[in-house]
Amino acid sequence: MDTKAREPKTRPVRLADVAKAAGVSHGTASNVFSRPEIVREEVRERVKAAAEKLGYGGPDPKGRLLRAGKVNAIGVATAEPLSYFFDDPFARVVMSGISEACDRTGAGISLVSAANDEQLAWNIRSALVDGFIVFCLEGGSRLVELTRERGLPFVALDFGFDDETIAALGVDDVAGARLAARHLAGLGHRRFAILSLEFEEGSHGPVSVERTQNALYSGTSDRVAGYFEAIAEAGVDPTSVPIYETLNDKATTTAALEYFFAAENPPTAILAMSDKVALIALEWLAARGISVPDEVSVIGFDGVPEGKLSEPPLTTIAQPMVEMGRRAVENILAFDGTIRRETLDVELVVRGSTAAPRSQSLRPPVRATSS
Amino acid sequence: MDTKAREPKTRPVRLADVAKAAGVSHGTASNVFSRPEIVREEVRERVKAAAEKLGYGGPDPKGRLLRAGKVNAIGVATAEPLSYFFDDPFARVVMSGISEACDRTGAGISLVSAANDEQLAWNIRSALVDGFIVFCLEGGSRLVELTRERGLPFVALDFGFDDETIAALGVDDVAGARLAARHLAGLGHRRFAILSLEFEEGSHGPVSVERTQNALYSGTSDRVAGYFEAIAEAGVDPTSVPIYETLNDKATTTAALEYFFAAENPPTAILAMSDKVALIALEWLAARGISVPDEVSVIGFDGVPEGKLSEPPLTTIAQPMVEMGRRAVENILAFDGTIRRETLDVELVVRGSTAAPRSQSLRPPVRATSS
DNA sequence: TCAATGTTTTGAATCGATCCAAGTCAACAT
DNA sequence: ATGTTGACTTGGATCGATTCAAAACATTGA
Repeated sequence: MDTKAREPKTRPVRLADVAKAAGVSHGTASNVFSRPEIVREEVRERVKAAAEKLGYGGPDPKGRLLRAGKVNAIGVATAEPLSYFFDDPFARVVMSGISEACDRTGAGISLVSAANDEQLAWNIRSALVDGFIVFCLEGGSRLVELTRERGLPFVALDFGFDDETIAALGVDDVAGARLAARHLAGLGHRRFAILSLEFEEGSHGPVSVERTQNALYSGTSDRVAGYFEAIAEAGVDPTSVPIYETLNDKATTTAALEYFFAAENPPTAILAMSDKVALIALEWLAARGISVPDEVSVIGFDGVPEGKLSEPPLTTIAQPMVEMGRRAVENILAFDGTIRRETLDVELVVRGSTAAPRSQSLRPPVRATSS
Repeated sequence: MDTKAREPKTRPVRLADVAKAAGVSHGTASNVFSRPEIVREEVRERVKAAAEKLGYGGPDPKGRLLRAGKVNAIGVATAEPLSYFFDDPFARVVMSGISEACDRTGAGISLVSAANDEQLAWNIRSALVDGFIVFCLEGGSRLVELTRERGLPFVALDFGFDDETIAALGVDDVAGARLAARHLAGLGHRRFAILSLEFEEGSHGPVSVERTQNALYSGTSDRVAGYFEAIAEAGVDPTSVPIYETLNDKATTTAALEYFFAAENPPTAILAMSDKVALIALEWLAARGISVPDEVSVIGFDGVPEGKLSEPPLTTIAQPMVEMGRRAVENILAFDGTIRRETLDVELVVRGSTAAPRSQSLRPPVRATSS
């Protein structure tokens, strides 16, 4: 239980010590470790022996770093707690993509986050990385600002900022939302409800149409716009569609559903802006004995793996999460001073949570109306 | 698409440049950023203004690092690809614990891994961290060796090495396995089969009792020992229990099950050394139409979250994964030169995959035999 | 034997900060 | 006018390596 408790304090064996012990200059000693082939064998062995004897474990990266300038690691930052990276389904899949790209290029990953704001600032400022990938959720703008100050290449993931000077990587939210609503409309639905994400930091509850125009993150506004477009196409007045702002959590989503289903004409189709919210909705509906997709259809947004396992499996708009991670890494490693804003395509994944509304099968089809 | 493409090459604004521009020494400039309170306000403002003008984003951590010596990040290493941290259930839960502890202390996390062996060595050697937590799976001994060479504090997680000079954090495998087998024996089972992990790197197939004695990782041997102990207690000859070495994957586990169930007296109780293997077994049994727990009971080892969701939910020996992660971080941050080897307690979690064997309910109970 | 050539090794400069002992300066007391 | 004190500032040393031009040495050919 107490091995090697020698060496009163630190273990300050430097390359210089080894060099002295071996009777060579530090230049040569350095070469022994980083470019052994240019050192004469005899000398090489002598230095290695000296290193061995002194217990020198190879060049300290701290020193090398300063000289080389490159850390060979990319930072992934978020304002959520660190465990977000391992718990959140969306983050996990994106991280897989990031991992893959880093593995391929031999770069490491540094996770940066913090409990409080001050810590965050410090952590971002002092992270030893060559660039940042920023997960923009709540507090995103502050995080981006902090990151930008570092002056390192970085890309903001997922949520859109309109600022053109920020490199970003996201999906076409308008197109994705349109796809979702069209799918439902195509099945014959006419009574929609929207489970939205935040328009303002921390706010929740029913939302007026006006407020949807400029959300904190443009992605949220864009999704509303996409939904509306397709809803209008289907001949329904978008302003009649109830929208409820959730915090992407259980409590506010439950409140939203209670709000929707307390109405006179409850929706037959629910458009959720995240799979998480959609899955909560599925649970709530099951608990209420409302059958999905027979009585109500639900479509999510994101395409997290959990959606495959739900009962029924969730129809959703899948973001190319792995691809996003991969691209983000590539953008950073290949950064050339150019700000890139890439938009990736989303895909409609039809699973079991959407179907034609029951009314359809009871009454005669009303196809004609839908033009 | 092409903002700020100025500045032909790098952006080498150093603290010294700011100092010069502001007409103060670099010492003072440094103080402005790290201990602003000791600098006269007028000077402070002047320096800040100069920094602003030059586009200096605060002290570069690279420089600070070398001086300070502390990186304020702990490394988590594995020989698996990086995505292991985000995909593997066991790793993910442990990482949650690590995250929590790091969040609390403000430390960052650096993930270290690599596709090939050479890369791994390089990555471990050059990771900028204050210490390592090592996930010892395959190639564990090599990984530990590499890590040890760095001369930084580290703790090996999960799989036991007998080497007392290595700090390790694990569970009492003997006790856990005993608990598992006793549970099954207590339910009345007498025909067991063991789904084992590797005894040697990469080997698989039926295993003789002798070979179980000294596995690559002592944890594997210990689990066999624990199983045997409880099996013997139940009056069954342990040497008659079939053991099949799997690679903790689907192919070899399936082979194992086919082997077990091709026997004349197939087992009624399966002892799996990992939940992963146990879950694969559950699937295989369901596909074969063998009812769990009516015809066969299955018990896992680990306690991954997925076990709760399987059909039926998996009875298992739960390791305190979150606690392991937390402790590992604490051990590293509080490292004082003492090698600690901690053993945490496991817990039997009874869920739906184990029950009394069917023979019990058909024939008269044979309790008397069990002494 | 000398020049030319090729191979190793040396040692100073550098990377970007922090630390600290010594120095400056103004204000106040004697 | 001188001494004391306290508040800032300064500049050199340091952290641990890498790099590179120049020096040292070895080898070869004439």
